[in-house]
Amino acid sequence: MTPTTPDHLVTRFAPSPTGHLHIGGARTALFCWAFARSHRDARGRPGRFMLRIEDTDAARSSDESARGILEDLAWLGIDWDDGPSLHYQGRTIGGDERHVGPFFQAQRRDTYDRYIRQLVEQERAYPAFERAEELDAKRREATAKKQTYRYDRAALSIPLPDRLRRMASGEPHVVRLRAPDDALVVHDEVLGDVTYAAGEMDDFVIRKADGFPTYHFAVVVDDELMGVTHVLRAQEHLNNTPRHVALQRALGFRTPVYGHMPIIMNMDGSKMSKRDKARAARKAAKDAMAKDPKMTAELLADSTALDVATVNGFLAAESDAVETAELFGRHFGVALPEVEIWDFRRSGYLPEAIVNFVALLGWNPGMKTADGKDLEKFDAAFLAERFSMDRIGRGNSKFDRSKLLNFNAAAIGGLSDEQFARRWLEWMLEHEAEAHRVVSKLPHDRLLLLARALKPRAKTFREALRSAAFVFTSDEGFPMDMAAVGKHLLANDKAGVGVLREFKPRLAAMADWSPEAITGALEGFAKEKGMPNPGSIAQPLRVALTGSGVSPGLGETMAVLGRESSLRRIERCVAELGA
RNA sequence: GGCCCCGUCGUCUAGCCUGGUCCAGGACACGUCCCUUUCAAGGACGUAACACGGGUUCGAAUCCCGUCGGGGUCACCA
Repeated sequence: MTPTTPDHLVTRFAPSPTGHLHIGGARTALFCWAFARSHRDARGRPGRFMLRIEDTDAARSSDESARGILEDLAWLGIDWDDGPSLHYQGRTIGGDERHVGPFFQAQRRDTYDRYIRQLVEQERAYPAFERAEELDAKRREATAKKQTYRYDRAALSIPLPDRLRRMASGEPHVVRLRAPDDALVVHDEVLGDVTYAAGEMDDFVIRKADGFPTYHFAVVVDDELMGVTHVLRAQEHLNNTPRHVALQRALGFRTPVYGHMPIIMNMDGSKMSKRDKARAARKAAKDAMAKDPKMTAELLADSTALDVATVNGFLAAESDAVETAELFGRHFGVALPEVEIWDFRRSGYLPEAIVNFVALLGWNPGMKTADGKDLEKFDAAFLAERFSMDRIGRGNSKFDRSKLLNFNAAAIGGLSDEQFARRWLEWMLEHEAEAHRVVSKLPHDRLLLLARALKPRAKTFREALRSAAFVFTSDEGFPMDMAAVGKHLLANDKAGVGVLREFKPRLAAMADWSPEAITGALEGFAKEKGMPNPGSIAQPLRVALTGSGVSPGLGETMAVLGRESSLRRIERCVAELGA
C-alpha cells in the first residue's frame, strides 16, 4: 500500500458523527479543502482533500449523523477526493482512488490492534487494569489538593509476564502509551514553535476497555496510513499535538505539518454550541412565564405535547435537548440561534455567503479591491486559488451574525431574478413544503416579478417568504393589521376607503398591468387629486391588498397578484369598510 | 490551579516579521442627512481602537520584559 509519494500533499477533515456539522467544523473543512486545492506539488499535481469519519465513540456515533455531515459539506460546495462516497445533485463525491480506506474508523480496528500489539511488544505501551471509577477518585483527590493529576504508572509495577498474561486472558484493561520523558517542541505553521516541558505528558490511554482506539491513536495511525501531510485543525487541539508527535515517534511514523487555527466564539465570548439553542429557548420560556403568571410548566407541557418532567428538566437547565428547545422556540415564536450548518440552511442562508463569511473568520486574502478597499467578498473558487496558511490569524474571533446577514443579503442581491426564483423555490421545497406548493404554481412572469420585489428586502430566503405573505392569502378574506386599517382606511371619516373607491375604476380600465404602468397610474392619480404625496393613495391600497402597512412596492405587489386578485381585494375592502 | 495560545474601533480585520509613509486603513453594526408610496435597497457624511506599565531607539501599533485580560486544555469524548 503506497498511498502517496512524499511530496504529494494531502489534507483531511475528520469529523466525528455525533451530530450535525458545526459551523466551526465547516470552517476547518473549508480551510483544509482550500489548502489542498490551492497547492501544486513539484510535479504540478494538485493536493488532495480527504474526509474521514471518526466513529470510535461507539455510543454517540451514528450513520445518520455521518450522512448529514457529508451532505452539509456538499451543500457548502466542499468536495473531497478521498472518503465515503456521496451521491449529491447528480454526481458522486468521494471514493477510494488511492486505496487508503475504509474511511470509517470503526472499520479499521484490526489495523489499530496490529500497531497496539507492536507497541506493547516493544514495551512502548502497556496494559493497565484500573477501573475508570478508581481513576476518577484519584483525579478528584488530586484536584481537591490543587494538584495536577497524572497517571501514576501503577500498572508498570506489575511484573511484565503477569501483565501480558492478564491482558491475554481477556481481563478488562486499557492500553497506555509510555510517554516520553523529555521536552518536546511542536512546530506549528500558524503559531510558530510551541514548547512542552519534560514531564508534562502522562501515560495516556491509546486503547479503551471496549477495544476501540482512542482518538489520539486512531488519528495518528490513520494520518500515517492515509498519507496525510498537512493537518489543519482548531486551536482546541493544540495541546493534543505533543501526544500525537510522541505517538508518531513511538511508531516510527513521520510527523505531518501542523497548523492550528483560532476558535470561533459567540459574541459574548462563550463557545458556540448546540446549548446556545437551549439557552435561547429557555430564556423565551422564562420571559413568557414572568410576563404571564398563568403560564405554568403544566400548561407549557400541554401545549407543546411534552410531559411535565421534560419541561421542568429543561427549564431547570438539567437538559439542553435540542428537540425541546425547538419546540419551545416554535411555541414562543422566537428564532433559535443557528450554530450548525443545517440550521443555517433551514434559515435560508446561501452556502456562498457562509463560505465567504466563515473564511474571513481567521483568514483574509490581504488584497485590495480596485477602489482601494480591503477585499472581503470572494467565493470558494477564489479560496481554492488564493488560500495560504501564512495568512491565518492567531486570535479567536467572534461570530457576528449581523455581518453574516449582511453578506447573505448581498449574496441574494447578487442573484438574477431567475436565479433567485429557482433557488428560493428549491429552498422552500426542502424546508417549507406548503409555501412551495403555492409559489411553484405562480405563472413564471409573476414569479420573476416577485423575485425582483423580494430580493432587496430579504436578508435570507426565510425573510423573503415572510415578505411574500400577501401571496399566500385569499382574496376573500385574510387577517389585517387593525392598527394599519385604522390609520390608513378608517381615519378622517374613512378617507382611505373613499380614495380606494375612486381609484378602483382607473385600475380596472388599465390596459397594461405592469409594475411601471401601475406606479404611473398611482402617481398620476395622486397629482391629479392634489394630494401632498402619493402616500395618501398608496397606503390605503397597500392595506387593502396585503393587510399590512408594510409591503414591497405597490406596482410589483399588484403585478404579482394580478389584475383580478388586486381588484377583488380592493372591492372586498371597500364593501366591508365602506358602509 | 498546572500547562499552552492569544490581545488594533462594539464586531471581523489591514498594518506588525522587514520600526518612520499610521494623530492607524477597510468592512459590518450604529448615528445623521439625501432619495422615497410603506418597508427595504441605494447614495453621502460621521462616531469609534493600537489592553496597561516599563524598556530599546532620534523615532514603536510594530522589537524586548512585566502586569492585566481573554481563550484552550488537563477523560477509557473527539
